[in-house]
Amino acid sequence: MLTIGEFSRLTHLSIRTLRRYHEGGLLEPELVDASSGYRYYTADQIPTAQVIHRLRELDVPLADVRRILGASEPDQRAALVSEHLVRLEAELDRTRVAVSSLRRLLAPEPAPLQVELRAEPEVTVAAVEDEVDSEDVGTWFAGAMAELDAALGPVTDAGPPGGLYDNELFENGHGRLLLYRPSPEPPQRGRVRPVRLPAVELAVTTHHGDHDGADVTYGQLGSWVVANALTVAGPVRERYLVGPRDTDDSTAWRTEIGWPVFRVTTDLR
Amino acid sequence: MLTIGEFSRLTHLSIRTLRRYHEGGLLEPELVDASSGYRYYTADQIPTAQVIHRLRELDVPLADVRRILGASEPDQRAALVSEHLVRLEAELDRTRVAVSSLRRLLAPEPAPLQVELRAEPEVTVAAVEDEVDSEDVGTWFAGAMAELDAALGPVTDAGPPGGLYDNELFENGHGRLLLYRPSPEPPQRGRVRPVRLPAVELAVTTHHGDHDGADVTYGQLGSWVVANALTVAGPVRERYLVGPRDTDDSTAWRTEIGWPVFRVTTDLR
DNA sequence: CTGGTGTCTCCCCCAGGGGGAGAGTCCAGA
DNA sequence: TCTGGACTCTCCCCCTGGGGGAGACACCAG
Repeated sequence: MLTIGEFSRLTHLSIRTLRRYHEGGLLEPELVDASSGYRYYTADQIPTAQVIHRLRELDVPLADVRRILGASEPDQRAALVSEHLVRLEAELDRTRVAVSSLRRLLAPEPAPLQVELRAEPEVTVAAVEDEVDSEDVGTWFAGAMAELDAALGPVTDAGPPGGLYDNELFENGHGRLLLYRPSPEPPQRGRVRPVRLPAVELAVTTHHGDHDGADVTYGQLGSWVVANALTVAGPVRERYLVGPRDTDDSTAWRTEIGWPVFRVTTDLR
Repeated sequence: MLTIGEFSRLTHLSIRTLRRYHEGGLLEPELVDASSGYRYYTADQIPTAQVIHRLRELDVPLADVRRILGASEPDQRAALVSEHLVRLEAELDRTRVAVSSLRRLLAPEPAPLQVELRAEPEVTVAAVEDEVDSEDVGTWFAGAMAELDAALGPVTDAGPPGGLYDNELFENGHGRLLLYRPSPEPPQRGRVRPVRLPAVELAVTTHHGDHDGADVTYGQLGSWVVANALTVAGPVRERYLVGPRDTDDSTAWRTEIGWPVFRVTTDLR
């Protein structure tokens, strides 16, 4: 007869674990002294303990270990073990996905388009803001831009105009839209008013050409961000570097598209 | 201001989980009503909640999520994320090993030697048993066999003789050794006595030739068993199918070697 | 004002252990 | 036979990241 300590040293299972296996009906001591409660094992139980140890090393749940030990037919045992194998392989796939996802987060894949991560500071601008249906965007845009120009004057070197597009605009076809022009001291005139744009981290790419083709660039940027960065809710930002106000040649137009992200890596190639 | 229920629907995080994140200091509500205890969130907190959600999907521990959110520099964040990546890859390796180990358990690799899994029933035999030093095995064996033959007569069709070798014999050079011959009614004479051999599951292979070369076969069988089955403590068994008693041609000798295992698969090719 | 729905805190549950307290037991040496 | 040290017992709390449910308030529209 072996005490629990001796049995523990022989099987490399901790005393605590042996007690738990006893409670769980996995490995009953050969004898339990009724008065002292001391557990006594026999050398015959070492093999069973070893089998349990091996199965636990393979992460087989205790309940399954119990059933495997209880199964009399090798076929039943094989079935239980292969059940566990299936679970383990599913787990393996899940972890593999997480690993590659993390890896892309740290070293994003080269995009088919040039993407840059940029920290946009808080800034106060002259802006027009409205709740708009997506089919009305074109006309609303022209009107808002005209009002901005009227309020600020046509020429400025404070920077190009820009816009903020609520996600609902794309999802529900209806949402908030904000058009702005940078201005050191934004006036309040008509619908134009000073607005503080919050600081934000953006994944930025530049769309070339007419704005009608922008949805393709949007799709590319969007799928890149979902795969390679931590997306964050918030309005998409556009900045009109070169537009119809600058030249009639639509192939020369340049629109920056900025997608809000949570920044993990410092920079992108 | 959003109630916890609204915020839960917006972020796809359960109310319970949001409360836990609050307790854990991961995501503090913008306002907690002092009298009612109600938590109130703002839309600004949705991005943070989304980042937490993504990181948790990637199994980043809550403590790390907290540190990632707290880190101001992208570099620090990247360091924390890559720490997690390392852990996950280690986990991946571990699981991979477990999977292939289980797979071998279910479909053992073809062995360089022929291995068969066999259930040996309990049997009572005529046996001589002793504690022996390994260098004395040869002489002890000859004497014991002579005594068995004297007790049972030289001819029998009850089956070939066999032996049980305690593991300590190989490990410490000293251990119990048992030599037997099957017998329907085992006599008691001199050192010969009836012994009940317990039932056991064995991985069995056959060694060809002189017993001096058996250690190689032992090694092969042993490593096969460790890799492809669940080893179990217990004496190794030999059975002398063809031996010096049958023929002088040592190349014709056949010794079965049986290694105790816990049986998972039904059979081996 | 009232009822339904939302939210609060508190406790228990899962797996598979680990840490530690306080009390009782075993056994060898004096 | 006693004593002291090593061993073992049970019981409770802790970790991971949630989920279930009870009972008591809070909120808001009719």
